[in-house]
Amino acid sequence: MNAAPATEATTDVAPCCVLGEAVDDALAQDLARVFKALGDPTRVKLMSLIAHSSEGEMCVCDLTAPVGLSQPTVSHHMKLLVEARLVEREQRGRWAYYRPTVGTLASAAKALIA
Amino acid sequence: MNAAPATEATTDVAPCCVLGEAVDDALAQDLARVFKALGDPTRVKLMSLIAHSSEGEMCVCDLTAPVGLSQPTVSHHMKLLVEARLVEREQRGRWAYYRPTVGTLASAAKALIA
DNA sequence: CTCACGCATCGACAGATGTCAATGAGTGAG
DNA sequence: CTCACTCATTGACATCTGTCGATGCGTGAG
Repeated sequence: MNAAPATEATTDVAPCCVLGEAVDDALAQDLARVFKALGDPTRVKLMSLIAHSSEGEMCVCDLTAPVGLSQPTVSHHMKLLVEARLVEREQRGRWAYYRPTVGTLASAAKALIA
Repeated sequence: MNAAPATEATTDVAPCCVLGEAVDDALAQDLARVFKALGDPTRVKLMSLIAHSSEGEMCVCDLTAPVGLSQPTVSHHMKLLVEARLVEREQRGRWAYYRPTVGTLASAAKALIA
């Protein structure tokens, strides 16, 4: 991306929302990271699969088949979703479980349109 | 994109929303197009500038300065936003006015999380 | 301890994306 | 008609992105 390490979103997407104010450069960068994470059909499907799963969480091993991609590729996509704060990762034993982070997408949308 | 002309989003982002159903390939593609359009800081700023403008609409000539890019580049970004149905274009005289399309972003977000 | 399992990281590659200068296409004023 | 103005399109280029196979790393079973 840029000079910054770009590990995770820095400011919390919608710091306050001064309605009527256009977003500044830093906020635009953070919002773009959230939307860009959903700017790929594969990640949209991954997000949807997790959000609509019965348990509310899924591991990588259950995600590769539905999207038809290799395990490294799925891991890569999940990393991007985590960095955008759209999902949270939790390691339990040998498995890594991902669950959606509620509010991130809604906050990002509000910051733009509200 | 793919074989399709890919001029505009085909299905209307949220055809019905069978809650509890993961999105299919076609819907994922459409949703991704909407989010990808906002996956660039420049387009986030453009969208924000228009949405927060006093008139509720802006022409290209008023957008180049705030984002600090050339006119062709801004036109290119606006085209992507139009194709994602995030803004509407209206030509009045020599000027092309853009206004946000209400609901598109909210519908896309709902289709994923709802 | 040793080994199989689940996942992340690395290196590589084709294809997509953002940007610009140059040019084309409508539109309204004179 | 002619010309200046506003915007879109084209062609070119560097960079970013999605994907894979190979490999590394931590965990739990035996």
